[in-house]
Amino acid sequence: MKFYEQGLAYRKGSYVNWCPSCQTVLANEQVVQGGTCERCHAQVTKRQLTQWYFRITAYAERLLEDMEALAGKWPDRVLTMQRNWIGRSVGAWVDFEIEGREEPVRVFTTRPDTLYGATFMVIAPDADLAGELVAETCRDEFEAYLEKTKLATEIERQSTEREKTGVFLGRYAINPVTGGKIPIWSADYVLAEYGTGAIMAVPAHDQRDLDFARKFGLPVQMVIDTGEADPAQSGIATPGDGTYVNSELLNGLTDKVSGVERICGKLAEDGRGEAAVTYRLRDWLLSRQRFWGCPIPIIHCPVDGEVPVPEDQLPVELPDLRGADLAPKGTAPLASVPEWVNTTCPKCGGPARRDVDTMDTFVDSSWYYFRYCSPGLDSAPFDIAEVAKWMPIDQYVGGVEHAILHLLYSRFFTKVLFDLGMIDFTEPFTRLMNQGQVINRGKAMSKSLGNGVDLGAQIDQFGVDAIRTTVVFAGPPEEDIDWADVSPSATVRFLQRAYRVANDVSSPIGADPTTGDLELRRTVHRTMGEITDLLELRRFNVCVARLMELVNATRKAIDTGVGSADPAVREAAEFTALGLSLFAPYVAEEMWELLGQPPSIAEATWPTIDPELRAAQTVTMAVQVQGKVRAKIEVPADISDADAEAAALADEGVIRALAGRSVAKVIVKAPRMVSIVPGA
RNA sequence: GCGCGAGUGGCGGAAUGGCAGACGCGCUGGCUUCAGGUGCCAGUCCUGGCAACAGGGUGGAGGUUCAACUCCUCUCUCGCGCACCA
Repeated sequence: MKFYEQGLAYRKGSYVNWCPSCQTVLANEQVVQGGTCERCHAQVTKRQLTQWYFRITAYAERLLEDMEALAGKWPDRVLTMQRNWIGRSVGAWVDFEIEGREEPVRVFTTRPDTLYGATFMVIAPDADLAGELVAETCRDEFEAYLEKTKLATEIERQSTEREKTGVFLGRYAINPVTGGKIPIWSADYVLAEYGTGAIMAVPAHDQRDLDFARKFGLPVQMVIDTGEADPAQSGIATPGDGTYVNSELLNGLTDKVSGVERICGKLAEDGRGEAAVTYRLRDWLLSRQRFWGCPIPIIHCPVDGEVPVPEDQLPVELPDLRGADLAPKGTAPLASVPEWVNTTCPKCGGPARRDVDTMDTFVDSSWYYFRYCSPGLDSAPFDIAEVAKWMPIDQYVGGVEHAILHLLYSRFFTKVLFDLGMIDFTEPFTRLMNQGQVINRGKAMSKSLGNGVDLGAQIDQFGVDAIRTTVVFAGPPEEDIDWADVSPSATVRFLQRAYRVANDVSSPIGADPTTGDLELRRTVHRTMGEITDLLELRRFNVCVARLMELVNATRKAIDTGVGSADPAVREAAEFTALGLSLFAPYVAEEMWELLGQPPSIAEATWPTIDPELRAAQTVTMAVQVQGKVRAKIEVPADISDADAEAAALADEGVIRALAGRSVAKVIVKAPRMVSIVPGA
């Protein structure tokens, strides 16, 4: 309702995307890969329908600008996809007079400086303008062409390989700078949705226009001399910079910037155009012909037209249609429920009808996170104070498949709510990570594909801890994992090993760890320290690997001399349980109880790492001779460069590798590395 | 075509420019077991060698460096995104 009040929600008739399999319209963002449906991947077709839209285009510039604040915090890939989707281009509007018509036709061009070379005009066949302009003598041919265009699938239409097609509309426009008569054609290489659906064609300097001109024998006029062959002869357009020619006002200029500036100045002066910015982004088609969705809160009155449902009657709820067939059939299911549809006009009290379309699920997902801040609230969608406290979301996790859908829509919603003064921030998600997907039988698992692994069955078989740990251990969170590569049973074994370690501890609760085995304690503190760092870096798969090492080391200590009664073993088991609690909370809780620790591991604090124990006492120093490792020497961690060098040069293996040669240079990175460069 | 991302054992994957292959799977041999499984021990990049050890090795070709999976140039392959946007 707020969007409607702001003029950001409106209804219009247009050619829209239609999914024949889902039996509903789709937003442009929901048409993917060669014109297929995002949901079911059926070929999307076009239909002329009246639908509801959100005016997201009004926010194009801000959606673009505000991405600067997201740089480095969102994956570049997503930012690039949004930038391309918004598709800002700088150029000019140019108005062309039409012979025998009052109203001029406006086109958008990024190259107003080539206006003198505009030798014909092309209009998208499915743009209303084409139908308005076509001369009676050409109408039949045009109608046939339009039909063919509508039938062509997106994939055919988008193919660059495709030969140009088109029809002459029998009309002429006037080039506003040359005054010359130029023919108006219609061709499907011009898109109805972009700009005004009409272009000025400059064949000499645009390959697409040139291909079209050559096919249909239209004139080619070079207006920039780039030093390359004349496009009229070569068939290769020259879009680059050069010296303007055949362009009265521009002749002699050599740079595009001043060319564009001068033409735009001239157009503005004559009232025939102006500098302009356009966007590829289209308004968001939000209405759907489905039952399951929020009804659009508008009442259609024969007297008052569109009337908003009063705020105290919101939200409009769906009728109870239990038992009815709700499968989408191409028309709004709500239309067939007269007792729901028929209502009275809030304005005049006369009979009126509710809007029967529902909103796309992406409308809901664009602001669910605000609702999550105050889920129990009855009187409003969300509590402004609660949202102020919790939002924006610090770290969001979601798949790239939402790059130009959910993630763009949510940014739009947030900006609108900001403008309404309901929130005080303009971006919903401060940081974003794209997690990988789980692949099964060659495809990302999805409900609609039905190739999901039955998690319930997996959990019954292996336990929820094992499944969660298995997924985490399978690889970095950003990468896809193939379910065929994972091994829940191996994780079960690991968790059992960890559990047994806790079970074997026989030292009393509270035993002083400092009296325990020093070597084991060093391992424990070093490993836990590393895990702590890895968690910050979100390297969870490596964390699990380190926990495995910890369990192995503790097991070995118990079995070989240190013994289960050593307090260091207790410390190791407690640390392991704490580390494990992040991935396998139930097993960790059981371990915690076995270790006799107080109520719940969920309330325990992260272990304190002793920096002295963590710091290695001795390290294995590698010695390279001419880049090859020739010796590994155990040295104190605090060894001096001089001592390290001396130890390296005294090593038997190093002496052998030097084979009597002198030492030309020694690079010492104590205590890790000594590199020796032999001389002659 | 343009733009990203990724190429490391049989597999998933580890490695602030500093010991390539951590950890796990799988596999091989052994112990335990009536048996299977579990558990435990040993081995597992390639070549030569009983071994010590030597040589080679991170898609390919060059380069920078004492030292390159890591940085640079070119190239190949795969994946993803965009694709007649005027």
